[in-house]
Amino acid sequence: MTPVPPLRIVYFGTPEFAVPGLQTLIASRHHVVALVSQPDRPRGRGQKLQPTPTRRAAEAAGVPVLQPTKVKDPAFHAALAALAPDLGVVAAYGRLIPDAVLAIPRLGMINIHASLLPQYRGAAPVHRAVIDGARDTGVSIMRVVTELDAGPVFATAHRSIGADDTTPDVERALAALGASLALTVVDRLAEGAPVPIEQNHAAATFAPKIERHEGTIDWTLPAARIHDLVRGLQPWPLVAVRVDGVRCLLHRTALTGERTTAAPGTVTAASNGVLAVAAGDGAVLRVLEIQPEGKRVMSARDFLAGRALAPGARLNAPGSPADQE
RNA sequence: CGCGGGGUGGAGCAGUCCGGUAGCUCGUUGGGCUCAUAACCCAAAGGUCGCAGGUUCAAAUCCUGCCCCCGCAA
Repeated sequence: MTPVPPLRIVYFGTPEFAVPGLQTLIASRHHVVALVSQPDRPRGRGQKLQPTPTRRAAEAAGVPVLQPTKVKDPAFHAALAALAPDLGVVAAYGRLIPDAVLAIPRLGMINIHASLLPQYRGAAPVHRAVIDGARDTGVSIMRVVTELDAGPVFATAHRSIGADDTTPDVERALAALGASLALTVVDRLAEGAPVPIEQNHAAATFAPKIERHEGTIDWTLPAARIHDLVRGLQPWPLVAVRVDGVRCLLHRTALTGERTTAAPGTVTAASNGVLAVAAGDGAVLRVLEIQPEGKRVMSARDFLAGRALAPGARLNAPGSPADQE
């Protein structure tokens, strides 16, 4: 029998989500000839320059790394072409890939996308799915075409979203799922020419990137919506609230069966480790983990110790008129 | 040198400006009460006050340097 030759792959990806796919392909019989990542960016406090997660993984495996400032740079295209890649694999690269680059690999490029296309095309599919309270999501492996996330699909895999799952929880699971699914698609591409299925474009929905202001809390929303926001806006920007004038980030909340007639944003319990707040629909939302500005994440119990917070207190959105300086 | 907050028994905080016995809310341990309890009462243990140096009769507190954590901004 004639062994199917391994493919020369260039991998486009930047954040943590792209790491499992990269590592899976590196460990496979195929050859990852280069990683293309966004440039290192200053991250965290003090603006320290940090290597991107994929770059770290690539270097650990001895895979060359390209970090073009401009994806349209002809010098970058030349460098890519010189690698004579058979296939490009994209996972959360962070930039639209121009046609000139798509044309370089012999077999074109495929993408690992964290949703069940055509739903949630775009930058923040997992965040949007969790914020929307979706119960089911998945990953899609599709061909990269000019239009964003609109290429025909080779394969999908489902993953449920638990009632308390956060975006990073789901993202981790999907990254792992997507990695193995991508490998099977790569193998099929190596063996022949699998026929992908065209998306139903009329049913497409979009998942725009998350913006900071989305973390501003609105206590008049139903408790379930706030809970979904707290789960979804992780690990950034998180839902923020002002307690006694101190900006605090809500890291984990829980829905309760309790009802209250208190006005939205009113503390209904603040003792024995229980911090509960009235939401807009009369349901009570419990705060399990909270982080005051300048402090670590702490449990509601710890938060309440050493702080005079009693039922009846009102929690405001940061910068709300009630407590602006 | 981007802006800002912080490091005090196991946890969360006060005390620092105006040096002079280390305090609060919890937790832990023992005892009590109770049909019972995460409730209540009594008692106890537990701290190099981030590190190093300096000033002082005396430093958690003032001065200098360093380490670490966090929010914002990117």
